[in-house]
Amino acid sequence: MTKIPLPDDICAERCVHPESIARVKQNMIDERERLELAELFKMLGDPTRMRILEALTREELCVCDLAQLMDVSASAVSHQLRLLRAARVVRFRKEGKNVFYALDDAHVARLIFEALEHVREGRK
Amino acid sequence: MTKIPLPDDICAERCVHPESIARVKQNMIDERERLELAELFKMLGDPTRMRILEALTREELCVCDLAQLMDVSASAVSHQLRLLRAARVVRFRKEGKNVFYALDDAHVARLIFEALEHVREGRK
DNA sequence: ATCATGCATGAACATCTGTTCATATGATGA
DNA sequence: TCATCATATGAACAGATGTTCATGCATGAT
Repeated sequence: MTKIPLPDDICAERCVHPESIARVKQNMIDERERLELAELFKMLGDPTRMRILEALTREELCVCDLAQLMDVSASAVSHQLRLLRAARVVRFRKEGKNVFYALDDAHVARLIFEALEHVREGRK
Repeated sequence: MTKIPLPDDICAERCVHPESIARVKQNMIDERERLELAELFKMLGDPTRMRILEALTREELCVCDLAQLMDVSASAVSHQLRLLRAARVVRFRKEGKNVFYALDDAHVARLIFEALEHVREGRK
């Protein structure tokens, strides 16, 4: 609401609510963490990966299972799992020729459920 | 573990854990909801948008404030807000020449906090 | 009415993303 | 050892994505 005089060279740009800006600016998390946050969400933001993760909320599965369950190539699944691994969204366990994947921790499952609630509430 | 005979034409492909696949398949959410889920997460999966949303967890802000706070063009912010609006991640309120944006509901804020916890726990 | 301001939008562009195909690795069993 | 299977990885390609620049469209002040 307040109009800024803007004569001082402190604030070169016109700004509409400088108090709000100052308040928010103080509480911003650091760049590094924000990038990790965005990266995490980006990994959840693809339909193929979401199918994988949704399946993994149920139980541990190997690449082969996932590929068949989703009716896509094992290669495609493996590529996506590599990304999910790198972002620490899933973890894996080798057993013989198989590699079993699972969600990294409870946070990931909770993220999915929380988001699902949001989506479902929106349908009104 | 179980090896499949695979002679019957029921299961043309080789599958490693058919019981798991069957179990998981039954509980899959429908395609439509999954796409919405992925879309929601995708919106959170960009650093610029994450900055916007993080700021909005603190308080309602107008486009102009956001642009200055983040040191990017108002146009860029507006484009992103359009996406966030379309995905019902934020809502807006007009007041004179200003348009104030806020997180759509508590779910969105909770998603961000939950993800932040995951990210922070990972640093060990 | 005219002008400046806050915001929205369209086009254009470079970059990033996800898939496919081909090939490689590593473990198992004959 | 050799063949086979589960998975991983690299290259290459089409399509998606985010920014910038230019422009349009309201609102409010003069």
